[in-house]
Amino acid sequence: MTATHDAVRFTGPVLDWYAEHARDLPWRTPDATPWAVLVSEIMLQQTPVVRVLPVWEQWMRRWPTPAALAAEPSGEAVRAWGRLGYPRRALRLHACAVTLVERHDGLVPSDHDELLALPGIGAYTAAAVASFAFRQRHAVLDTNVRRVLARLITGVEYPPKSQTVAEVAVAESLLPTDASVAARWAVAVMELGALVCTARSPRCVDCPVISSCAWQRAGRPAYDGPPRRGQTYAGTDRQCRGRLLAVLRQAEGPVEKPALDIVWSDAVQRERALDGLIADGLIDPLDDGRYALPS
DNA sequence: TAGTCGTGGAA
DNA sequence: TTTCCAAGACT
Repeated sequence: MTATHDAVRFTGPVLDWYAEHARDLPWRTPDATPWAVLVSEIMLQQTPVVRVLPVWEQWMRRWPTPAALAAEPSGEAVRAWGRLGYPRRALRLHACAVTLVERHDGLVPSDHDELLALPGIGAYTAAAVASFAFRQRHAVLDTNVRRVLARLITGVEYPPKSQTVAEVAVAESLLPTDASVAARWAVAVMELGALVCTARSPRCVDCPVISSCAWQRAGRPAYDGPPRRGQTYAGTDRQCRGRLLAVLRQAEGPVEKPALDIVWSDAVQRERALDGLIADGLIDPLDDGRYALPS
């Protein structure tokens, strides 16, 4: 079975499926700017679409260009981030806007390597922006695509814990030759993973490539590897950080220390978390002893 | 490279 | 109720 043969079996049906079932997301409209696409990709990292939508709408209305965001304090970005989670992304997105203004004439570059060099943009997001915003030919490997390919090609329920060179090779072997078609394939196979080939209970009955699926052919064997996660959240530094930063987000201006102390009882852990937030640049300790979002 | 970093909804 | 996990990046 050659890669080329796989490609023609998978890409056609998935592209047809996407044409009919794609969600109507605002960052996919023809008039979506590269900046709009970039903002969406940062927000969507580890975050469900439904939660991103309202924040993205507000964000783009307020900061329609990198220059608009770069002109404001980073704390405003952190505040507007709301409860999306992983607020360091807001900081990096602001830093990204500053870099775009200072070194890219306020524009999102189309070059993959230049994208990769920007704050908050890693392998996935660089490929995604180059593909979705500039219609280039890149292997766009996110958690959805990795899962789809694991099932379709490898015949296992879930991909490895961390991305392998083999996965990249498979993804690249499936890329259509034409850049515009490849870009459409990238978003289509991702959408298939998000809507049909889901992690929990895949809707194989609705799958356009079920007849070519190695996992299906093998009888849909259950994942037998080591536990893929073990992140208890309650009582962690992460939860503590979230509580502390929420106080600052909701406050009009700087807050006194007791306002922070009240949201977490363990003083040792609370101070450690606060120090971490300050080190990350998410909170500014003021000279008068109060705390504020960064300026 | 393994750990860290939020949040909330669905199973 | 607990567990899982949702378009990762960074160190």
